Amino acid sequence: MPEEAGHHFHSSYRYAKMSDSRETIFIIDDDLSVRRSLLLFLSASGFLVEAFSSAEEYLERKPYDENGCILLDVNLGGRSGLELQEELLVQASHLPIIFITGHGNIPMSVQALKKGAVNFLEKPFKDNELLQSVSEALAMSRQLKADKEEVTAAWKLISTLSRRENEILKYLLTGMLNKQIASELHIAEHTVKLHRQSICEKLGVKSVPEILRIADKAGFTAIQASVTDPRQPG
Amino acid sequence: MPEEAGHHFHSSYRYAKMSDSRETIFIIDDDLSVRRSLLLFLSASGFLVEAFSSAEEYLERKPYDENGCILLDVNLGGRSGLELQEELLVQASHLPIIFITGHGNIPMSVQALKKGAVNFLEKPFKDNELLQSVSEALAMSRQLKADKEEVTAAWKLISTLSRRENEILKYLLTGMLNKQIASELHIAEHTVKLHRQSICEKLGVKSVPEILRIADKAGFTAIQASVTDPRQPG
DNA sequence: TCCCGTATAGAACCAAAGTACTATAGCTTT
DNA sequence: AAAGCTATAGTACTTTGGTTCTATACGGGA
Repeated sequence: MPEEAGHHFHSSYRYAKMSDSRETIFIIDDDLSVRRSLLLFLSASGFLVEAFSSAEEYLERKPYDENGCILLDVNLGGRSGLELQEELLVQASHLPIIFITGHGNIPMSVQALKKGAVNFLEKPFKDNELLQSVSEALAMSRQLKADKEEVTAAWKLISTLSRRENEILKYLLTGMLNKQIASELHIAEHTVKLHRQSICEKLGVKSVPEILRIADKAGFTAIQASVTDPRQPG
Repeated sequence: MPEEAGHHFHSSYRYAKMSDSRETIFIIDDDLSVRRSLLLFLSASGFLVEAFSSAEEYLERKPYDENGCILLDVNLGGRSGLELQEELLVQASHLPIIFITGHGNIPMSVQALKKGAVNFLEKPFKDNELLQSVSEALAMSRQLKADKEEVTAAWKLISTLSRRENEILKYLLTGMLNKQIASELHIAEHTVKLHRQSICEKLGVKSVPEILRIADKAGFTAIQASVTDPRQPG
């Protein structure tokens, strides 16, 4: 299936090994000989590799959800490597970037590192330097992905809550009593208990500390009150 | 009091303004003319400034606990700037570092940035570049210090707990019932309640979520059980 | 030696949380 | 129109948590 493998002649390649925990190294460099040698070297080192000749070509690739990292040339036709980095940041990509450059300078490396690059290698670099950075990047990728999945899972749970349950949750996290929450929201204490119960059910837990843990993972912050309450029914 | 101000002729200087929220910029550079011009410029810009001619001289200074940042030359006699950075890292200094160099290279800047430097400026740099970085560094310092103080405060509270209370706390954080904790530790439920009570008193809170928040801030992790319990009294 | 902090425990009581069953009302989806 | 989710509320009961009082026992410090 060369269709999955890549877009252009010689620009993309998928190594045959298909383990379940596959990790791919993406090479983005406009120099064919660089692409080819990196591809050969990293493939020979046992990695899955795909190569692209431009930022745009990489961005057109179908989303990659496994672990991996990116070897990115700073100087590319079209979008530069640094521009691609920013693009990927806003896309919340979990693929760490190792920059590679022939004609880099300090401001470039500073910008790259400040935005989270794993390394900024000058050509020519030693094989070991590359492998070291790749290994670091892959480790980071695993961590990032695991973290992201935790957050996502927590958010999925939280997002099943109804508006009112969400409301109650905020108060629960502060440690307020049912009675207090009830008077705050002008509803019966009993109603709070019911919401509380359905919160526990939806989140699949039984205790307040467990709720807190999920809310924390999801980045759910106990906001202050101030709700427009169209209560006072007729 | 020149004794507080500095160590050597012309190497240190304390600007006169003494606001309560003072923030000092520490200059560490072995070139007297650089020290002098930075000092004059930053003082004129309204900052408190101290200058040192070597890493060692800075390390001998009495500990500085306020906010601030460090302008650090990479090439110093004795310990290099990068070495000082590592030293300060292990000392958990909360002063962000802005590197300054005349003869830097990319690997240096990469190392500096990876270890958390705010910037890596090449001489000559524009005044604005410096001020921009200083402002960023000071903001970071405030954040770091505030975070550190939160953690410290939380830890002080946690450390007032007795061994047994600490034990109980671990279980509380998991959301276990008093009854369950009691049977786990082979003590009466009532005893758990008492410990729980004294935990709340010592931490100055009234609810489990509040306890959780303090424990979280302090980095207190709910560890698994497996306690050597020399129970079964006679 | 006496006092204090720590850890333990029982008895008793009130407050709060959890649960069950019933019930109404608004809104959406089928 | 019927079914389903959401939000609301009442009544009633059980379990858990919080508090007070009393009490024993061990170890350290004044």
